[in-house]
Amino acid sequence: MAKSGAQPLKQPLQQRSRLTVQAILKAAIHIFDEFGYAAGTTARIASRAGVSIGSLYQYYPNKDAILTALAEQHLAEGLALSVQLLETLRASEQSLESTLHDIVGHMIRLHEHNPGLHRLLYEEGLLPAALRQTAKQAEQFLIAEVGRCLALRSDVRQADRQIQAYFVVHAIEHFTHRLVIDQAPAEFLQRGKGELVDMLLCYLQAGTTSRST
Amino acid sequence: MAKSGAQPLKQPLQQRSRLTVQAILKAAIHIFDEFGYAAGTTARIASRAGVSIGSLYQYYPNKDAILTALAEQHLAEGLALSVQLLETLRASEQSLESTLHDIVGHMIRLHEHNPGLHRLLYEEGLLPAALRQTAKQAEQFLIAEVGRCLALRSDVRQADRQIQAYFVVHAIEHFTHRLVIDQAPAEFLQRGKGELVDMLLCYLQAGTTSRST
DNA sequence: CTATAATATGAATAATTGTTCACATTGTCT
DNA sequence: AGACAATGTGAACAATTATTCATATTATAG
Repeated sequence: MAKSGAQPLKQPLQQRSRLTVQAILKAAIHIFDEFGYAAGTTARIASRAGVSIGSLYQYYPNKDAILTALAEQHLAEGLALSVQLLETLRASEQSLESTLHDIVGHMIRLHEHNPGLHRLLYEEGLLPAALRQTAKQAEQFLIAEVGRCLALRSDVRQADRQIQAYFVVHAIEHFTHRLVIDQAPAEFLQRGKGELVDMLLCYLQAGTTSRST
Repeated sequence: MAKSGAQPLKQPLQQRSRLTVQAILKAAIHIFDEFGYAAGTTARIASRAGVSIGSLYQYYPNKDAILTALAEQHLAEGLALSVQLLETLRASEQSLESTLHDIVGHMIRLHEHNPGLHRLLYEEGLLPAALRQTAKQAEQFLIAEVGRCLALRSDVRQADRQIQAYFVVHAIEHFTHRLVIDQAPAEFLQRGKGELVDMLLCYLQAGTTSRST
């Protein structure tokens, strides 16, 4: 893994080729989502996209580059969403509970399409080191920001902001993924959503408990 | 993926061959841990085990079977540990806090060796469907039992036991993995351990919060 | 000690799949 | 229309790696 060239080799200039690239990416999403990375062959992707295998290699130097492109796309979306959600967390107008509800709702919406692909991107060690590092930096930035937001709110208990934010971010990330991946009935998903909010509320608002080491 | 035959083809009868099988499994643990599944080739495994590739195929019909054997082994260990820990949760002699500390500590210990392999087993979709189902059943059993234990304890707030146990089990599973995988400095791991316990305590003991849907 | 079964070997084979490239088609510009 | 560039094609190629099997070695039994 982790070869190189994340960007399309040849820049598509005409409308025709732009459609081809789009079709390839869209097909790749579905193929990787359904078959995973190893079994999601370039032949299958090209076939589903309705283009020849040669066309695929005209725009992506290798299979990795396709996954990388998808990862970059998802990372950008995630980051944009995070920035937006940070705003709602920073502003203390809404109650913490309803803010958390919003956040959890948005995160679930982000992942409920193509959960298989997202599992790939997050969990399997497939991304090139550079991108993994970028993602990690983005996460650290997010955690730091969340920590700052929490510090500002009067309805959040005093605590070590760094670790508090680490737990909040990871709990949201994990359980939203989990609830989507588990493919539980919609009713369970609803309850799980509420329970996640409750858990976070407890964690953020409860009086500080003892700490033995 | 998900071919068949999880068990060694030929039963090793002599001491010699039993050692060979052991060596293969032990090598496979390290190789998969270090290289992942795709790059963890049978040749590498055999080489590290100090046996020929032919010997490997004498006891395992294919590569999948080796991973499956490791997964079964880990599943059994995990189940045994879970049963043991359920006892400490059921008995109300210890405080909830110190019980959770024990549980978290044991879970971390279970995963701190070969975290790469465990990530494979849990996260990548590599296991045959049958084994995945077994694992899921084991998890559901565990959740049900945890729910029962929580219901018995007077120091745990009233709630929907099913979903409460779901969150507890997954939170423990996820964060212990996370803390190990993130390879954070030992000091962060220590703090994270304590924080996880605190979070669970908040969640299990806080007065019921509102529930909007 | 010999015969027979168990085990070990690793070069050869089979299968899969990523990738290339010589050629065909389509678009654009004058 | 003609010319040149952009794009599309897919059979052929290359590389990797799982798997087999004929043969050699080692253990056990009679």
